[in-house]
Amino acid sequence: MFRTSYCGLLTSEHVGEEVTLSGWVDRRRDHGGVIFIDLRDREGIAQVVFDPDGEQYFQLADSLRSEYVIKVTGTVRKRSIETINSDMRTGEIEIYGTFLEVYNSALTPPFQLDNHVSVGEDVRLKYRYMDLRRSEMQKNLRFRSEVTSTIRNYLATNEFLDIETPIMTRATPEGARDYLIPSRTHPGSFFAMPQSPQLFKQLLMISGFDRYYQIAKCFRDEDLRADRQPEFTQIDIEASFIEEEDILNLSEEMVKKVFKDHMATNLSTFPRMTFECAMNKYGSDKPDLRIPLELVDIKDLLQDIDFKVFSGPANDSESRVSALLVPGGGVLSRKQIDDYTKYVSNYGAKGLAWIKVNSIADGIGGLQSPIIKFLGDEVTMEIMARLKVSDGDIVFFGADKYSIVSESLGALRSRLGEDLDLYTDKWCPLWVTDFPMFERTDSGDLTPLHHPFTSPSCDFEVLKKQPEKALSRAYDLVLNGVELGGGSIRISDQNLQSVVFDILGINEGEQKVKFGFLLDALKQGAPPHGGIAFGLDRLIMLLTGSSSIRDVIAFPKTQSAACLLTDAPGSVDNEQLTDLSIRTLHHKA
RNA sequence: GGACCGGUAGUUCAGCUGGUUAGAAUGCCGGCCUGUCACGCCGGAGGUCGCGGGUUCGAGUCCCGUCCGGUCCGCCA
Repeated sequence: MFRTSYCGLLTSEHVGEEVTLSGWVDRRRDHGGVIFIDLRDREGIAQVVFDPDGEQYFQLADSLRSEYVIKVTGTVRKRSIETINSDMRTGEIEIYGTFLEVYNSALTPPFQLDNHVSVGEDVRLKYRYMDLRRSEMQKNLRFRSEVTSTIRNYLATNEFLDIETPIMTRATPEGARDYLIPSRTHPGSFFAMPQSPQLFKQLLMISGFDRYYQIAKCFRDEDLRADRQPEFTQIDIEASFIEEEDILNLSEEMVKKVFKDHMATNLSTFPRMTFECAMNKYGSDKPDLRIPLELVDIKDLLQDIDFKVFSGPANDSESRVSALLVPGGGVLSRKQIDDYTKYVSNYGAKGLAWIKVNSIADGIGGLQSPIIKFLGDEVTMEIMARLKVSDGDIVFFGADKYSIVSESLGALRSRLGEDLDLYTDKWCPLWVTDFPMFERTDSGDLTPLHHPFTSPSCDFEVLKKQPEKALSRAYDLVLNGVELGGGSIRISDQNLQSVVFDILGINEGEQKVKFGFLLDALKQGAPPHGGIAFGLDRLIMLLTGSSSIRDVIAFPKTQSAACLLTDAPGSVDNEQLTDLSIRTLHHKA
């Protein structure tokens, strides 16, 4: 027998029982006459004691080292009061060892497994199986499993069917870059791995399954971030004969249930905000509402001012001028302001103007700023009045193209929130609605803000004549400034779908080749339908307080999309390439 | 594609303006220790300073290139 109990589950109720435990040596404390072994398994740690009365097992215990895999049999006994360890879940008891077997020795670990030492990402990933032994990673992955289970139960209870969709599918070059799989049986042709099950779930609606969900792996060959991996997991949901309200309610209840069951938190009704409002007030389509700062537009006060004051471009209709009031921000040093100036330059801002409020009662003399002399006293005081400044505040300004001001001040707002710890709440969910259908790229083309299967909320005429003005029936769920999920009511009309493709510059021939199967299907009795998808990794990251989704994924990739553990991607034999009709051979050594 | 930070002992880091034999903590190995729990005490081993080139009498340190890890911008329908 390997075990009668998990180490971490032993309590004073087991006192007097003989137990058998199997696990890893977490730590050995050899006191000469008595040896303590902290034995670790999935559920936690228990202290095993060996003393010389145990004869040969005492000798063996002396030879144990970190991470040896052993079996111990012994009697659970209560610790004397002065030796109780209240920091340990099993700290009231210990096991007096009467038998010891070593299943396997272990090399000295490549790094210490305690949480006291931070270890470099590369070392952790190379020895991921060791990293995963750490209690933090054990906790994260277990938590992920439990949340996933709650979500599956919730969706099953609401009559959603879990249906799998293909991993080997067709390339959809419109969206993210695809990971491709060469076909052996069709030389020169490729499968692609799905960026999401989007089209398949729509087809399932056309097939009449009515309610579908899947916890689906998705693949995108794009550059990585702390919250972006090339393969990631999506909670994918789609339903028929529903509208926005149904999806929003269902999703909101699901997230609330997760918070209730796993975070002991009752979230109240999620606020909603239009895309336009979010951009105007927060400079972001995923605002972090924990931060009580808002952008205030002041362009109307500056009609006669040359925007060079702010290092911005011309004062025209495309431009935006906004102020960000930071209560108590007067404490920021010149160096910190310089840092922020550099920070907003990442987002295209050419400078960062500011005014410190030393004593507003003293009027213009109570202000400190390099830009007042350009603004003029009167305009400056008008701005101060609109912002309702107080002593000790600082105001930052942005003046540039609408997108640059929004993005740079939006990013600055988040950064200040973090740096100055301005958070007013722990959890701030938000629905963002009424997204535009399209946006213009730098090259002047229209591209979908969401995806090309999103239903417009405007009528046909507006869509055709003023596509840039068209809004969509899309929605995003944002939590603490992180985009957690997004979805839409889809286009279920073949003609409308064709029009949207037209607007996107996909001509009839291309439509047929790339999306013919969808257009065909839409002609065969497509129900009104829509759905949503949540980033499971991001959700778990937020709930566990992790700073990267790597910490909630068992075997993640590095920023250059490599696996340091398996050394993937790697080269392959010529024979394999020949099978796939691939002749290019630029092998890395 | 771009910006920035980092790479020195198994691990985490220090190493100033270029100057003797590159240090600390921890881990590891050995010894001692019967109540510790990040045990303690004594001793020891452990280094291609990421790699390549350059400057210099002399480079961990300066310069160029390159690789790797990370954060961000672009990108991610």
